[in-house]
Amino acid sequence: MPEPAVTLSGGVVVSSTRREEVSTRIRRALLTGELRPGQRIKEVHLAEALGVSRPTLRESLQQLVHEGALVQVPYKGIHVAQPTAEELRDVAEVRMPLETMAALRLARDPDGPAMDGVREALRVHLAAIESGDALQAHVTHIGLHEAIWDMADSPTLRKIWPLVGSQVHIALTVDQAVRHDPERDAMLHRRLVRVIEEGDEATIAAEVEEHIRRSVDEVLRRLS
Amino acid sequence: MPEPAVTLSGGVVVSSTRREEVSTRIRRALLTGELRPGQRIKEVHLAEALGVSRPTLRESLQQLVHEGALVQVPYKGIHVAQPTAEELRDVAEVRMPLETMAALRLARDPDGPAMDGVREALRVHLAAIESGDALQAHVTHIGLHEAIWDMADSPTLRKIWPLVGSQVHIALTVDQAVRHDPERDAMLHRRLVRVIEEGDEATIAAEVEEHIRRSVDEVLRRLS
DNA sequence: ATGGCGTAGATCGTCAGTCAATCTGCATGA
DNA sequence: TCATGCAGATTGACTGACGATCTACGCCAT
Repeated sequence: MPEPAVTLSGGVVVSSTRREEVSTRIRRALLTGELRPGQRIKEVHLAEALGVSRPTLRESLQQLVHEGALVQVPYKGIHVAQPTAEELRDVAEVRMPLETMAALRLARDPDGPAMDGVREALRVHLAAIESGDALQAHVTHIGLHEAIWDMADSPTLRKIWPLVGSQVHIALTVDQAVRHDPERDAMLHRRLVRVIEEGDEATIAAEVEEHIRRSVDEVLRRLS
Repeated sequence: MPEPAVTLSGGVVVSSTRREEVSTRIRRALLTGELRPGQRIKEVHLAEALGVSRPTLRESLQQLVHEGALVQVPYKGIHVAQPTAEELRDVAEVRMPLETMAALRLARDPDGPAMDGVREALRVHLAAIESGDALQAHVTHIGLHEAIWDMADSPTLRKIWPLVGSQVHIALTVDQAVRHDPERDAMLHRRLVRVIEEGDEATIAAEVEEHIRRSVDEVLRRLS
């Protein structure tokens, strides 16, 4: 009789294995800021908090380490990643061609279920902005970009997303607290989706690149 | 008193943790064909063969599963990945812009240590071809492409490489047995490196894309 | 007083043994 | 013949423990 699943933050997760469940909960904790960049993670502590054994927790952590969300130094411990400005630029550079590819794939069927998924993610994000909940806006912002990668229906892009997404998320976490211009954020993402819908390849590529460049530039400015 | 490290294939691996050691050994076993596409992996068996406990082995497997080299189905088991034609095409599509990016970065300093590394990898590959050892030629072929990704000095590309490289490797494993034209293989890779050295961006992009396209096409033809 | 060094505590890495959950294959009966 | 159910095999997960390694504190020599 498993007791009801309880996350670090109180939500519920369904998954066929505990390991996946734990990974999901930790990812969520990262998203909500319950685990902050640079924060040290102690195995026994976290295992207890999550109600799993250390071996199981370690399998989960292994996965997140591999995604780059966590950093592991043998015998020293695990801490939440804290990318340098250089690393953020690097991620952005790789992200551009891939997110462009995803957008171009989506544009091939602007009325299909894939774009519906993206539009839905946009709608949710706009609603979150509207509500004034900065945390929710952050989560749905990542969610929109994830949807673009996910709905492009490429297994390889799906596997790469966590590597990129975790860094994007951490980068934006810094930004989140001082989130200054929700209107502009809403406008930019509406435009991004509209450009994809319209389907002109060159315009899409330019828009995606510009979107990413602008985003990383803002974060880097705030970091310095 | 740890006894001397013995791989599945008899080599020696140095690493600060057993987990990394085991991951490396399994990767090597995949490269050498000791573990073949589709093959089932039994935990107790493999743990015993590698001389580690099940939890430690499971942490290693977790990592390889995440890289896509292995596939895990809850309660059914783990087997070596066996990508479909569709998946191979998908990997190739993602691989193109990234390997192009890596090549372009290398081209910025054609006389630097990075390109030295690539040239060295090419030299090793050519030697392997010369020697007539098909297995070694396969390993060094992957090694050359890995060098291109690695020497580009992008942490993000380095993190993505295993995801792509494992699929490339598996795809070429199919090919390996019937490796038919070593001369052509040598010529193509010599040319690839030369084009990077010469540094014309458009030519590099075209050459890398052509190289990848040709490679995946050949594999797919042989698959059908 | 200050700086290098060694020891103690904390934490991680790893192991062995055990039990529960789930899948697979075979035998059984309608 | 086909569905059903049981038994063996394998994975998923836990407990408890021990050695390996890092970190911090206190001690000693200068």
